[in-house]
Amino acid sequence: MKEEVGWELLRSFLGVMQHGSLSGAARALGITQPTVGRHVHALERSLGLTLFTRSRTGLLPTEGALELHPYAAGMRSTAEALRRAASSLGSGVRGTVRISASEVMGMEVLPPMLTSLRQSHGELRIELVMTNRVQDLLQREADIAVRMAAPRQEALVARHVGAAVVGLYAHREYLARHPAPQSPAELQRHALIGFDTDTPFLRSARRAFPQWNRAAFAMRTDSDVGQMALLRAGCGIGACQAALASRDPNLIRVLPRAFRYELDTWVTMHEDLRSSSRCTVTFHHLVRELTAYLSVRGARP
Amino acid sequence: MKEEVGWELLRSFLGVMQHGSLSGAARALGITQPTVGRHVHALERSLGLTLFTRSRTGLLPTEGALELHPYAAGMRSTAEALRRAASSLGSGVRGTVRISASEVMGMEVLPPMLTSLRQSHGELRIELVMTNRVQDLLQREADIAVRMAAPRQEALVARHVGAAVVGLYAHREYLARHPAPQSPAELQRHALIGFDTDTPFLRSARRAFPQWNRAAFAMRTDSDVGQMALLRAGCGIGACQAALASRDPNLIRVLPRAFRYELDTWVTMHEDLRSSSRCTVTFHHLVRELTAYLSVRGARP
DNA sequence: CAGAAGCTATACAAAATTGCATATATGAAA
DNA sequence: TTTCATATATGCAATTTTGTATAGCTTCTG
Repeated sequence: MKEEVGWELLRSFLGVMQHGSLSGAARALGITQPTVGRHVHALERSLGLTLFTRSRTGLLPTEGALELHPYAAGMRSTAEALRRAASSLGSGVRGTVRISASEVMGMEVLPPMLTSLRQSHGELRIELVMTNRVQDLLQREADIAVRMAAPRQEALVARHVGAAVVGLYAHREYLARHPAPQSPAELQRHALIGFDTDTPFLRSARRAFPQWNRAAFAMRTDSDVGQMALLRAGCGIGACQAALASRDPNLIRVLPRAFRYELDTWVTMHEDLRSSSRCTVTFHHLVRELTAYLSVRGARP
Repeated sequence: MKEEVGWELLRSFLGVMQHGSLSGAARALGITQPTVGRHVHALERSLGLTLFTRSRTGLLPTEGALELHPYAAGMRSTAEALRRAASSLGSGVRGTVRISASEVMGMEVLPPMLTSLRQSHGELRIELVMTNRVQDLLQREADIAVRMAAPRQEALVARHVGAAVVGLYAHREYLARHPAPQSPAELQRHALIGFDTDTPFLRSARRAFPQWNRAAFAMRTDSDVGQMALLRAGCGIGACQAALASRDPNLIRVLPRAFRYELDTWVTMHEDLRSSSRCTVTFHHLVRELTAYLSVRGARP
């Protein structure tokens, strides 16, 4: 335990944590392997603990390293946010805005909206982080997030943009081979497309539709875009946003009355970013477009 | 706008923001003034913007510098939190815990509790941050906070430890000179001790007791400890926690029926710190002791 | 108005960090 | 088992960063 930890050392630490070896981290960071090694060594001496056990095949993080990792990662995301903020200074809408959204949203819904946004603001740069993990806006992992859950953190600006209607769908060709079920019970005889790991969302959905459980799924993937692809390929019956499915005439709604779920959707932003024109412009654009998108009566009744 | 911002440069930036000059920052950081100057210059070049306008008497932060300051400050508090976390690794309860509490709490209530905590855990170090500003646990400005408001952030472990009863008190000598008021209306003729600036807490308190407004206060200070001191010196009538006042036989409750306010009190901690023994031990100790403290029927009826 | 006390900026030497080249160890595959 | 690929560690030179000393500027004060 010495006087101060060098902040630069933490970048090397993060690199090693991420890549599992000094050499790999060095390649990623654009410095040399001896330097990374010395950084890790200096950090260990400065913190007074061992961060990695030198094993035969690379470096294995100790419990302490795992414990400290989130702190260092937080510093990195803040540094990147600072960089984004700096690039946007000055008048006008410019710089980079980082948007976090679920995979389906990011791949199917947002692209045209972002295209039109970029047409009005040519100097705007967009980073789209597609993950179903809820990113931490307070830790500045993203500037703006599109979420299917109400934000519970204060210090966030949040706008409700409507509810995404989710229904069951199947491809026309699948239904030609397997006649559409007429009751929930008949779903058992069908190939259901669903999730692999259990999530809070799934648990809540299952309360409403007990049939929609893991054991019933014939095909499982955690990627909702993967589910869309299976659906479009005629693999079976799966859940899909109605507004999305209505774009593809080959997707037919199944059991429209029995299965219907609404996902309240929110656009959220860190309060501090209100003074940033790039973020407010993007925020309001997304609010406007998503409101329009979600107000479409997706499934033909 | 170059490739990457050097993290170390940000420390110098923070120093200059805090001290207003290269020389002052250099003294505080333990490096030399030319180095700080070069750091700031490098940072400006790397971000592609001017951070300070070189004025006659030191450096004046630009709008951009003010905008970027919270990011850099966030990195610093995270770095300090990392340091605390590192110092506590290994088995046993050791390392530093940073506790945020209001001034009265920190000065009057917590000290004996922390003393007993340190007696059981000699290797534990305590940092007590006394401020009425609500510190941001998510930004790791503190590990544990004692608050008079329910936490609204998720990702926090929170425990309700009771309600602090607040009543009006006056010193025995003051009451000897000025007979105690028998009705709220009579308060007008007394020297009231109250707050200077308006806070959310004050606004909510005023809804219950309209007499308790800024214009009525003969003595104003934002420091609640200062209010206690004025109270003890017999300056007038002021609000005080009942449990606290009951320790001083010279403090007499005034209008016990008409004035009574309860402040729900919470101990909160960042979720991630659950795996840290120093934090959980401190957390539970505070919960236990504060629960006992707040369950004392403070004012003799 | 002179001079002291702040401050920043720069030249040059000292110290530190870094990269390069290389030695060495280990696991996987021929 | 040998060989290859990949890993970490270290000596040494090159580069970069830092500190020292100093010059120049502004403000405040007697």
